[in-house]
Amino acid sequence: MNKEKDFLASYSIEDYERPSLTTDIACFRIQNSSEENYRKNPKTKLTLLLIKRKEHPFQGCWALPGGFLQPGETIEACALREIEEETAVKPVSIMPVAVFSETGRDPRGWIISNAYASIISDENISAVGGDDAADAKWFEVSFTEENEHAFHLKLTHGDISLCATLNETTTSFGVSRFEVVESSGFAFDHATIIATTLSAIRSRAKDFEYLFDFLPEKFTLTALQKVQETIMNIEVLPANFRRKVADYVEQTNDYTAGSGHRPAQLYCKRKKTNS
Amino acid sequence: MNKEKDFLASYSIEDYERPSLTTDIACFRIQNSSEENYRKNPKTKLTLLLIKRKEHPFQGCWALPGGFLQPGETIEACALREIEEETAVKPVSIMPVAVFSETGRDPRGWIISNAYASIISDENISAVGGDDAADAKWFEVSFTEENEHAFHLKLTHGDISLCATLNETTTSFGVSRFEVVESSGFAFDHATIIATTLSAIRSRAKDFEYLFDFLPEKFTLTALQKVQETIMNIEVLPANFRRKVADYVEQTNDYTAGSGHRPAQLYCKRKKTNS
DNA sequence: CAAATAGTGTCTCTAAGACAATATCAC
DNA sequence: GTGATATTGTCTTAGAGACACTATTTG
Repeated sequence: MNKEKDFLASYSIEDYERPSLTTDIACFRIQNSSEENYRKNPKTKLTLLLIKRKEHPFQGCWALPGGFLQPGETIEACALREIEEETAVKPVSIMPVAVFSETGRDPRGWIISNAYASIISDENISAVGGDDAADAKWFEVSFTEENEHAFHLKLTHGDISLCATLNETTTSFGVSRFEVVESSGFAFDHATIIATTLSAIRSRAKDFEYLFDFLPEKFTLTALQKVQETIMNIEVLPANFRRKVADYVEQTNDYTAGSGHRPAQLYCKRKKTNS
Repeated sequence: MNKEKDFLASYSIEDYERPSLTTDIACFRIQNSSEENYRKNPKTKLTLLLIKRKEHPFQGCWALPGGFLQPGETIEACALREIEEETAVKPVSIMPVAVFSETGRDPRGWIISNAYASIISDENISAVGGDDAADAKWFEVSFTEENEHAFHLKLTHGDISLCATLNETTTSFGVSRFEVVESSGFAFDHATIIATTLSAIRSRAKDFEYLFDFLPEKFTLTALQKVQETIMNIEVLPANFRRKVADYVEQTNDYTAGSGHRPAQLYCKRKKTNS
């Protein structure tokens, strides 16, 4: 037993080259557009939180919030800390997407990024802070397959527009990987990371379990439906959607009010799946 | 533009503390048991490849193959290199599962592990090398839910038996995380990593796309079915299984032979999903 | 009442499960 | 022929999609 102690005492981790580790968080938001008619439910659009880089490298470019892992914290804690520090947004939960470790992806050196995705809805963003950070903006997301394996990513916020053309290289285990054909305005390989996270959340938003992780505790079934529709870019009939989620949710005694139409009952995630 | 160059020239990555990065690979095998009756198809069992540690720490304990990331290689390349170096097994593909970054998980210091899972079937293992590595052994896997969130992991190879009791702490996005209640014989936190990879492959083996990634190019539908059944620990009727996979596979002109019963047609993965 | 969304009922069609029946090989 | 698996066909049932209909609120 002492031999192991001796070994550890003489072991020097500095003898080996080590990379730096960062997290990058693609935080998507189901954003309500303001509606002209007071009694209509707002239209929703998918937006992504980016920050304008104040420092080199890629000064002035737009990047995903994120930063270096600090000693004593887990990767997940680092991701949550960084997004809150940089944007004042506090996601309910984050989903691991992929690790980006290609050499040359960061001009500063050997830096490996753990990419996470998150989705928050307008219902809870007001409670946790919104556009407080000076250079953090929500960009409207458009990500479409132009033709076989060729995708176009467009992020817009007012006059600012970021574009990228990407090729889908591999799809393994539900997550596609991309390579940039051309891009403008993105820092590092963040166009690739954004495309990958979009692919990941789209392939997983079919599963209700995943959707709940991004919603506040109580929600209307219509809100839940909008989240899925906005992410997947599809439309489903409310009657069928309700039937499908019925086993995953539980009624609460609360209702919405003052919406100019029939109030909606609030639901919460069912604790145990009834078998 | 020169300002960025200047910045990079003065930037020293050594100013920040960095972790060491490793990969650990849980390589599962659909192993054919030898069958008494020559014309019966072999029974299959799920086994996991472990190596006995020759060095400190955890000398003599059983560990997942894996090792340190080297400069210039991606995490995936590192995982593939390590498993081949240590066990002479060459998986067709590997699936990222999770990153383990809890402090104290490795007594040598700040070491973060990227866990990967792979599945290979006996049909192609003979072609790529088997039990060549001296201390690499295939352990029969038993992983069962004893009661609510309490799991028991048992790995056996002949007289050797490794056990662990684990609690399921969180399930986010289809992958459960576990904490060890008690364990014996495992190096590091590898009992946790093994439980997590098992949970991940089980939740994903429902999707045929994922299964193909682990099979040789040509396979019988029965072999494909056995893979799913062995991983998921279920049984399905051949007739129904065939109908379900029909859209995912293409016939080839090859057949099995010499099996003591009707030959089976070989299939390959369909290149494009027909819509 | 009108406009809007919330929520229910029911019809159809497709996919999944159960099971019977046929095909083909090695001995 | 016998014993084994491969492969196909069909009946039944559960679930997804379409759509009509009722309920409830605010102005």
